[in-house]
Amino acid sequence: MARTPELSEKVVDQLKKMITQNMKPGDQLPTEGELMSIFAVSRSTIRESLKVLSALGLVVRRSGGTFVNNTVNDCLVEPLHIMLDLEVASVSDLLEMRALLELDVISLVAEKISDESIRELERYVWQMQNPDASDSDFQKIDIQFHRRLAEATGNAILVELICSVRNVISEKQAETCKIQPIQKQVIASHNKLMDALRAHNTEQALAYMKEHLRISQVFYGFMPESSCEGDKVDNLHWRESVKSE
Amino acid sequence: MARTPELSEKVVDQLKKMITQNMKPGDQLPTEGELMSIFAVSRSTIRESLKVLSALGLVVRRSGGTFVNNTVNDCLVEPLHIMLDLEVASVSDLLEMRALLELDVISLVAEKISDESIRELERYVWQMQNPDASDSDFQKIDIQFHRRLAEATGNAILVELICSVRNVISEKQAETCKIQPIQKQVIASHNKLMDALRAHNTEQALAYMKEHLRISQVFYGFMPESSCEGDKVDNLHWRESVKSE
DNA sequence: ACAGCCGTTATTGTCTGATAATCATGACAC
DNA sequence: GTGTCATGATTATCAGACAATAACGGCTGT
Repeated sequence: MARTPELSEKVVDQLKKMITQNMKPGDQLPTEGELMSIFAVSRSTIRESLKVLSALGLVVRRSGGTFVNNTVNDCLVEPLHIMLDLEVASVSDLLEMRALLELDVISLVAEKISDESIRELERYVWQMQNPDASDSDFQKIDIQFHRRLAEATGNAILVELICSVRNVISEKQAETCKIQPIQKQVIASHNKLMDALRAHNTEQALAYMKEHLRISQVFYGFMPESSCEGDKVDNLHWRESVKSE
Repeated sequence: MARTPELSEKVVDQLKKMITQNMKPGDQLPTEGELMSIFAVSRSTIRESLKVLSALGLVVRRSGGTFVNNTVNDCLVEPLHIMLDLEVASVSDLLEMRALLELDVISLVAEKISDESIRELERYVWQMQNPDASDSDFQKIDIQFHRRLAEATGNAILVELICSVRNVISEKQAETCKIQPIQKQVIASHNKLMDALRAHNTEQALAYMKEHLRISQVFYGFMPESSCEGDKVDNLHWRESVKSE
């Protein structure tokens, strides 16, 4: 039943323990040669194990040594890609997910957001209004804006999720991007959102975030004639139904 | 600047393309020997690449061949673990995340959930009431219940997220589990939730899900004297504030 | 004819040893 | 003091071997 655990898997587990218990980010792992004698296995096995840890984002490898990773950046991107590639999930699932998460963020943040956070967000909005900004600049700033907003929740998992989902969406839809037509709408919705945040008005902020999401979905080529499954934002009618009942 | 891409990375990318474009789940990849001649690299390189794809969950390897994976199960568990291990996120982030997601599910599902889905959920509730069920049985059924509920959204990403988050929470808190005292409360909150779902009453369902989450957090040793950051469910007051305004 | 045992074979898992590429370090010249 | 270069350490890749495993097919006994 329980298949014989492979050697390299055992090494992976041991290394995980070693890293998470006795080491801190930036530390250098023992060299492959040292690990060979520590675990009494061949170099191939050590290397395959390190490769796995590297793929998981726990360590970074470079000529000169293997080091404990200190920045988990977009660590959820790969799994999301896999799900799309294996067709267990669709891009519209991603869009729906993004909408849920962004609205969750607003709900968590609107009342308690600090003045510094608001000022930082304002800075991004200003940058976006710079007429010299290229399309990709514009998008980068928008991503930073939403990251910063998510960071205001203080929940690192939520931040990673939002960024990863957003990045995958951007990659998947990169070809169909025409920012110019909607750029002004995006900026306008950001400004309205900022107004609501400054007023700590959760309900209004939710409404403006919904508007923003709707615009983004048009942007990514989904909503209007949408051969797929229609408006993913309007499906979230509950946030109004909860209110209106 | 752009570091030279390693050979094995290139092979990984090629294999990804090959798999996602030309193969379907369950298909067998070329053998290591064939891949050696296809990519004109040594076996070590091939093996390291396959190991990475295996770690990512894209393929499964066993003596006899490498096969395209067909079930992405808990593919987000590893990244979450990494974030916890590297201390960029905390267990309370996880609990908050779970609460957000479960409430999102309710919001998406309550109005439109089908009668079959309700019947399936009822079956799980019955199973939980079986007095012969052990603690681990009880927990397994509870996990299935929440998975089934999430599946009613039709969003595979949401399903995986909820299951992965839940599983990591369970693992992290496995030692402090005493189910007996609260088992009845859990069952009761499930029953109330089912009533609300049968009535397609979103507001009520949200309230009962919140109750259920509060109980679970006690269960996992968080809420009551909570040396950490207090009641993660009550932080979600917005869902009421939206309504009450 | 059919079920179960057994050897063959294809494939992966692991080991060994060697060479090339890369990067950090320190000596050295200016 | 600074830039350059040789040196050493480490990883990246290669080649070839053997062990472990599991699927396949044939054989045998009934």
